[in-house]
Amino acid sequence: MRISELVERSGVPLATIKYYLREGLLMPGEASSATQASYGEDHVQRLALIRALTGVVGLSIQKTAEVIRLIERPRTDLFLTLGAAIGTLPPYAEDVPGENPRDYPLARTVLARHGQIYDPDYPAVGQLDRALAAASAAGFPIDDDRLDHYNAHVRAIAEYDIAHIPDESAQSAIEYAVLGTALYEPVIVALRRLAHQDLARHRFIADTAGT
Amino acid sequence: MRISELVERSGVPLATIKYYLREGLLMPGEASSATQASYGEDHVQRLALIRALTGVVGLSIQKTAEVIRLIERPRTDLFLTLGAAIGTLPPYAEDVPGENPRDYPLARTVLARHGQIYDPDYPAVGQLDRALAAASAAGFPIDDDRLDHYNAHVRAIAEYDIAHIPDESAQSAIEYAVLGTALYEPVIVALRRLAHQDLARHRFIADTAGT
DNA sequence: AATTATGGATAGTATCAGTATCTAATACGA
DNA sequence: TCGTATTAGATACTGATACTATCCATAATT
Repeated sequence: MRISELVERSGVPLATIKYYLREGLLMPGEASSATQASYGEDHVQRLALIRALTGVVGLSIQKTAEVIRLIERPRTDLFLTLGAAIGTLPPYAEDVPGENPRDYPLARTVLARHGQIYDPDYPAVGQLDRALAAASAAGFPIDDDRLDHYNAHVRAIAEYDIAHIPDESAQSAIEYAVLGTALYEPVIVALRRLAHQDLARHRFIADTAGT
Repeated sequence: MRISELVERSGVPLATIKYYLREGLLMPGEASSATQASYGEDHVQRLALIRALTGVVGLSIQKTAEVIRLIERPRTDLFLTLGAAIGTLPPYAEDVPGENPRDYPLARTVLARHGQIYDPDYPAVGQLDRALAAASAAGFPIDDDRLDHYNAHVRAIAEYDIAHIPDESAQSAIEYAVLGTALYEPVIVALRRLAHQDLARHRFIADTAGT
């Protein structure tokens, strides 16, 4: 299809598609002349992915480009690729210069409790540490009991995720692992918010009825 | 304490504190003269909250101001306040003008399956719908089985949250509900990412050993 | 032949989250 | 009490980000 059709199909403005092409998020179409190139379904889907990653997941264009690069040219194995992908997701570490031998005491304690290995090179370790520290500093520390509950259920979710990694090809496994981690997060978060509202509604109604 | 001490204690630059004051995120100190005001522990904690909400949760200054307004002057009840708070959290709805009678078919189906009521006025309903639509469009649709698994565990987490709402005062209940929803999300997400890496590591090692 | 569409390059814009500067008033130490 | 430092409050400036618009030369379409 021509680019005008790609604009229609994807709903993304022409100027923005050109911008994504410049930034390397979208692969070029197959050029048939100096002023014509043809695009396919893969371009439509890539644009949907870009919009999902920037819009719903909230990644910047730069981070989105990193994720796309990872699924196009993955690391040697799924584990490393997944680690690199997680490193692109917020909340980001702000590398304080001169404070390199970073340690994440809050995360370390939690991981020890749950029998998971502690490796400060996992990006998610720093992310967990920062999330715990922020909640504490804001006056809402998370105690061990709550963390145990959270982790038990989150682990069950993660086990489902990992158990359903497709095994047709390494490529599709990596895409699923990387994008499933990122794209399903907003779903999980939305489900929790909905459950909160549902439960709060019941409690509110009970309170009202009791008054 | 004077503002210079607040700068030290909080780690937030002076110019930034003044900015937060201007934007109404931070309450003014108690003025003792035209050029002096005194600040307390509540100011230190408020700054930590602002940094947590903007930095770790990823809210904009505007949205952070909305959340703070909600816990300072809540709606009539917890349920409404919680709903309003959830409305400030990403991913945001982009109000397409002239398309007001919004409906969220994906979310409606899911909620029906799980026996929760469908009300398009819950912000999280639109958020769920958008998250599901984005995953689908990007080529990673979520089937019912997965949603059932996710929802079962997420609901267990939410039940724990709601069961632990403090009942000393309506004020503290509202603060806990609003900020617990927002501040604990990054923790849950980080735990899932860690579990993914942990499980992928095992699987990778198994693969390597088997080869 | 005239109009329209495209690729590629470049420049411009809006928003956001601070940062910096300035002034007048005040605090505080010597 | 003099002189330096600090502060509140107002206003202006900055850098990054994510587009958006314009231009041109070429080529496709009618």
